[in-house]
Amino acid sequence: MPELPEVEITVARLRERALGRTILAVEAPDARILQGGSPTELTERLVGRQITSAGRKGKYLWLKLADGQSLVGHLRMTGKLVVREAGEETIPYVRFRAGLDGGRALVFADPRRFGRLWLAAPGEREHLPELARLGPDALEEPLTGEQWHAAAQRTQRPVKLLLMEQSLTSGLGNICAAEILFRAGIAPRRAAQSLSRAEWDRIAAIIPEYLRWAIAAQSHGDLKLIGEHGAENVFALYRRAGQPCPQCGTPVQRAVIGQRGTYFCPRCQPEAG
DNA sequence: TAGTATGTTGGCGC
DNA sequence: AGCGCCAACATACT
Repeated sequence: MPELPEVEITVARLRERALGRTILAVEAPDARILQGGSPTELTERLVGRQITSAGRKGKYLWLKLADGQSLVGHLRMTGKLVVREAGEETIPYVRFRAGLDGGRALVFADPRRFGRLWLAAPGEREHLPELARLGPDALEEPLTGEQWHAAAQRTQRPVKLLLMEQSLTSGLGNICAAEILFRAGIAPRRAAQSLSRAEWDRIAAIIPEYLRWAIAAQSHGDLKLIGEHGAENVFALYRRAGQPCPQCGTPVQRAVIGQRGTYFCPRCQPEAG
């Protein structure tokens, strides 16, 4: 699931539950998940370290340790990084687990195993290639309409794919892009080049607004990824093909753009600008 | 039942 | 360089 809003919620929960805790033991049942060295070496680097802060850029997140190392993660499609307390319900598909003091455990669970963890040496986090190639965070350092407009002149791609380009701005995924374009009244398939400066100004203003809304809308209770059993769909259009558009009642349509399911309202988001 | 869809990203080939 | 496609993997749905 996890796009910027869900990663932000994950980081907030980690701040509440992991800060000040010390790693007592490491179990990495799936060696593919934790990258950057042998399991033995990585375990030695983690054990005994206190967790001092948590952060995020785009869809990447990290826990900083007292010695300056960072445990960096990406949840990809189905990953979760959570702290479980003694007695709490266990999670399935645990790929990495670090026992903490106070009976807690830092757990990385991921059915599809696309998610990754890296252990970065002090001062090296920003230089991980994965983080180094990210553009500014879509919530913390949003692009201006002028910057979007300029970037759009350099591509032939649909506007939706430009929004999802992590090297331009980081954090927007398939759902965010579609929901933002719905709020902006712009068809996802339109060529990015064809948007006016005024339309980009609208998109630039809507992006942080939408992200703040999505964070708030999913901040209650246990974070459930869309599609997961028991997850509620808070989104306006996502996975609502055939249902009435919340603004005009026209049936929501589904199309495939960039090999991804894309939902839009044909009336609120006309193809011709 | 087999085929298709599912949030992401990186690599490959044109 | 830019862009499209596909793999990585597990599960649910039609």
